[in-house]
Amino acid sequence: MTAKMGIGELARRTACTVETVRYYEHTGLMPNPQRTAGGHRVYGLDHLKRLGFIRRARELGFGMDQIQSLLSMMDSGGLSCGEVARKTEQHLKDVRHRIAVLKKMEWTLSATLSQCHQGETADCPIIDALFTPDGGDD
Amino acid sequence: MTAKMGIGELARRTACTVETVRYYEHTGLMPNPQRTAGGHRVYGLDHLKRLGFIRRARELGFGMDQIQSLLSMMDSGGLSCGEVARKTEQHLKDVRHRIAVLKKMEWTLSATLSQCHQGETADCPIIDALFTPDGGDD
DNA sequence: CCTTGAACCTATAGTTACTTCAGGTCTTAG
DNA sequence: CTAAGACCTGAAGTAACTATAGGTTCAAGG
Repeated sequence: MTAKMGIGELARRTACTVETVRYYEHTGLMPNPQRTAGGHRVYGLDHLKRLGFIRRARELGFGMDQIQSLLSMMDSGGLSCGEVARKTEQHLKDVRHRIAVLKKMEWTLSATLSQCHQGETADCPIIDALFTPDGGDD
Repeated sequence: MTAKMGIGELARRTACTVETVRYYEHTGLMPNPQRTAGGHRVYGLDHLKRLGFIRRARELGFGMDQIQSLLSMMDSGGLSCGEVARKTEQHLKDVRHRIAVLKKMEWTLSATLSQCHQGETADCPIIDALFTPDGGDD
């Protein structure tokens, strides 16, 4: 059966570590599970789904606070699609901003690299670039 | 004159906070500066240049350990341009990888959003997507 | 029943690159 | 001389985990 499982199996089936599962419990993202007489955690399919949700949201770059608020909405039953969409839109904006910053980095790094003869001299255009304030007219 | 300054001016001229300057000193990126009789830090132009280097490298996404190794090379005088170029290339690869991951996020987020009618129903395609394992044929 | 080894437990510290805080000291202009 | 503002130290907090130490439980085999 796939109904009841320990933390190890849960972790394997969601591709995360047992430490991460315990961490999510600690932070409140995951509920306190049942325990065996000896204190081992016991999980069911609902936990599997919830953890799957968390992992996929994390992969999409949602922060734990954002995930927490999505989960709270779902837990309270008062789930409005519009609200979820607004959070997603905001997150998409963040992601796009991060892409823009990284692209600027990429451009600068590759432009600098292309100027480099990679010799053994001390005259390095990369170092020069890092030592030179941009613009110069501030 | 611009020759001697306190930590506040140094921070202002490198667009970072005084706390960050002290932090860099703590971690060894910045050297221990001279002090006034009362214990206040005193900086010169060399510090200004070094901190400028650090900040620009950070803006390009270099980690503090990478910056540390660039600075050590420079400090020891044995600066080989080829080595700097290799570090930069490696870093550029990291940056490109991060861009690729974020672009995939962006694509998924915007595709999901476009399916959303943003109504007040409980039937939300975003939530559905997050609850559904990808592929399905794992 | 007993042993053994894997899986599990808790609690704490470490990671990155800082920021924030508490509670005091120094400097300088008036 | 005083008061504001810049500065000082050391410790704790942030995000999202990871790692470590040292002990307990579980399940299978003998």
